[in-house]
Amino acid sequence: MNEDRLPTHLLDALAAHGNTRPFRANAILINEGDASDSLYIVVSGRLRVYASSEDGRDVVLGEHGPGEYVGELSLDGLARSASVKTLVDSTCCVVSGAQLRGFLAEHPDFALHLSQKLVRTVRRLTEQVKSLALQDVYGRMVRVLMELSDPVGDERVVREKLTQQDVADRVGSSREMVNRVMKDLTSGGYVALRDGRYVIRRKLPAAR
Amino acid sequence: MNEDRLPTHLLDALAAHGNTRPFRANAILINEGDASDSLYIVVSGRLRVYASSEDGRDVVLGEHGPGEYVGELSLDGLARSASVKTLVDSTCCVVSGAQLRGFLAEHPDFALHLSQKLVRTVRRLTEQVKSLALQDVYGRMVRVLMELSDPVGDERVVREKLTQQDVADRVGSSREMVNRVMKDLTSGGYVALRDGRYVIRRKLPAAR
DNA sequence: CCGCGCGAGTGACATTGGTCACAACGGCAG
DNA sequence: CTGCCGTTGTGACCAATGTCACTCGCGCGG
Repeated sequence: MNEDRLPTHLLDALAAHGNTRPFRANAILINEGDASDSLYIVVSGRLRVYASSEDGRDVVLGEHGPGEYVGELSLDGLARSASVKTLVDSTCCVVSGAQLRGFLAEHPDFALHLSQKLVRTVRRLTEQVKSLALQDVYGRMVRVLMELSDPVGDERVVREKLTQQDVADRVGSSREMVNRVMKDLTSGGYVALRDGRYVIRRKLPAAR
Repeated sequence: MNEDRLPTHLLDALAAHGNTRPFRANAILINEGDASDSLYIVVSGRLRVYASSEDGRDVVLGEHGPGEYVGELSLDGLARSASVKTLVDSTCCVVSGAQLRGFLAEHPDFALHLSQKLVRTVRRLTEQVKSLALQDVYGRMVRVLMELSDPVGDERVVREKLTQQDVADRVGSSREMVNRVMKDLTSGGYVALRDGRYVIRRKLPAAR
């Protein structure tokens, strides 16, 4: 179901080339601008990919769980385009750039998986750009809620527990603004908070 | 210098699989949401990749000239994530999805070129998301002006002739706003308009 | 049980940026 | 030359969003 997850045989083979070790929650694995070139495979835990502005605001570009990997852009040798940190205690397998290139040469099916992952990433980022450039905060929040939720019965349940700040960082807005929109959505009966998770109870209106 | 350009040998080989034909200016080659799967190689002319909102506003995601190609995301079989149109009379070689897959299987070096192009696209989109989410219109305009210009002497010259509306569509803002910021930049001596092209005369301040 | 700290809720207010309505230019076709 | 038309320049006004400053509630560690 999650296509970004590496199939087991590739995961095992690639993991054999790197070394697996634990990281504590909120550890920074990759820093935007750095010249490092390791790939990180998530064995357990969860990673957040994000970018920061000088004044400390963040945008979340994606999150990844077990079986997925991050850091593949370093293949072109340029600086890191985003930062990555652990959200919870995690263990990752770290594969150096050199090891990665070697592995890639020997495993054409990994190359295939990689380019498919890149295609999905391009699609996702394109949606994010579209959303940021063309929609208001309300529209962007609707998009994020849909993207992060799965259908359960005739409702949709958001996969993760999200704080309003988390949502704000995803839609490029402020926590207060998220709060106001969320209030509209809950008082309108569209969204409810069920044991920490947001639940979408009926089709969200395209605009307020 | 332009890495998205296909090396001649690949270009010729791939073009042999498709059929080359002319398009008039403003012809729409790809429509966001469609299920088409052709790849378009630019032989001459210029293409713009963009996304639209229901109410007719656009964001520009990229532009491509001779030797470059667009439409490669269709490889995953999903709907088009963006639209593409010609900016001027152009001729393109159209390669069907089936032909593309065939070619890809036989030319591992094309697969390599393709995934490098995808990596660059991800980097560019990441920058665009970062900019849209974290900077104001002024900051985004500075970024776009830098991205679209090349150093010439101790100045930088913007490659294309841009209307203010073009800039607005790139930074996700309005024409009037672009006009106001541009006025600041020119009256501050930072930017000048030299025979239709913008010229950056000294380092643009990070913020207004 | 108490206190702390984080997340959520809210109102007042400041700013940014979008919209509208024109005027002024400049080039090009007739 | 004369009109159009697309682009630019601008001011007025307004809506959306950010910022600030608190309050409230809850859960957890001590």
